Amino acid sequence: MKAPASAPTPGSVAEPPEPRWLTAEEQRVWRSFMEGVTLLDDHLDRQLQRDAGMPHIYYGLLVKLAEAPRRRLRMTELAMLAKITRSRLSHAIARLEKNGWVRREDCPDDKRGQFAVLTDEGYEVLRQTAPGHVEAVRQAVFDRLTPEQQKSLGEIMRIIAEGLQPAEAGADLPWLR
Amino acid sequence: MKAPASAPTPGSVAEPPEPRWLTAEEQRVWRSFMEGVTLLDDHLDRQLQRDAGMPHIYYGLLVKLAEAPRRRLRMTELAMLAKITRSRLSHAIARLEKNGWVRREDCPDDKRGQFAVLTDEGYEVLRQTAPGHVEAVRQAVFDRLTPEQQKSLGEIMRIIAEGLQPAEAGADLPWLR
DNA sequence: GGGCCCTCCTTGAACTTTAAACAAATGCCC
DNA sequence: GGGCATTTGTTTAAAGTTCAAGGAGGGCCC
Repeated sequence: MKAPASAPTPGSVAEPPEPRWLTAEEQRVWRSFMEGVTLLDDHLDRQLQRDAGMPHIYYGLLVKLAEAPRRRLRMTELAMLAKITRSRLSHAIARLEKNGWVRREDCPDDKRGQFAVLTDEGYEVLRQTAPGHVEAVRQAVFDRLTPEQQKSLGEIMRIIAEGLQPAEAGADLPWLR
Repeated sequence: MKAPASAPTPGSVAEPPEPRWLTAEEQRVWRSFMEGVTLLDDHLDRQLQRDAGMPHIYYGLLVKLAEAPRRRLRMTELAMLAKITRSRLSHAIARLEKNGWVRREDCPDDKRGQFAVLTDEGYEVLRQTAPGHVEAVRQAVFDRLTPEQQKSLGEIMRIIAEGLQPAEAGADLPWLR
């Protein structure tokens, strides 16, 4: 993988700077990261698909709703909390609604708005499947890491997440931070 | 389908053990992890979709092929390296083949086998887009972490990945480890 | 009030992923 | 060699995601 000579020679168009390639060690880190994430995500997706009949991200949506006051959230707020696009959320909620786990409600204050509301049935699914899911997460992650590593992982991922947070996201919604 | 009660308590059916819930701190770690991963994955997917016309995982496949001897790998080996199912790989290679970036070749030793081969055109795409991608990875991850954090991240993710590696995977293919 | 831009959310089409089923070739045991 | 399980890779359909477009309401300026 050879890059063009960087030579900012006189009389020539500006060359792109030499790429900052990853060192061998950085590549190893990056590779481990991608592999770990891929395997973990697949693993949890399969676990939840099997035990709860939905993918991991859908489960996360139910969790957010369960934690919210009156078990409901505006679509946009839920999308921001879950770090997904509104479009994706729309489709997801449509599916969860078909399952009877979530219901939509109009927002009285804003006729454009919609609430996603966790149904009793949805809550029940969560109650029954949460133990299995926590256990899966523990076995895959927490049981394998020292307390220092857990702390470190939290800090690292928080830094990465912050750097990618759409700049304005939550600027006026500080409680989402 | 109830398992025979092992009745730890007299006269009653066995109770499931109390779930090992995550502590508040563990929850914070886990949440940061999921958010970071979601944001990062979306970010890189968008970057590569924009600049290279393919999702992140497809790009990763081309990279693996570029690194392999004669720029080719058996489908199963590539699937294992990339940590994806053979089915998914089949679809992905079909798409990359349509782009002219990969070509299939029969395996002379095993008539069931197929090689995925990186074409010159595919190599060229990689050459042109690699700098932008490395830069994206650097900005999102490495530029934000101290050397200690980078090292730590590598160790942690390696541990997680190892724990999820399908038990037999690579047992007879030690070079995949 | 009228005009204009922005936000909220949905939609449909194209694409990707998953899960299950399958054909063909191989390896193994006898 | 004959059977039989396994491996290899693909295929189909259903499910999920992305992208671009769009309807409808709100906010604001004049």
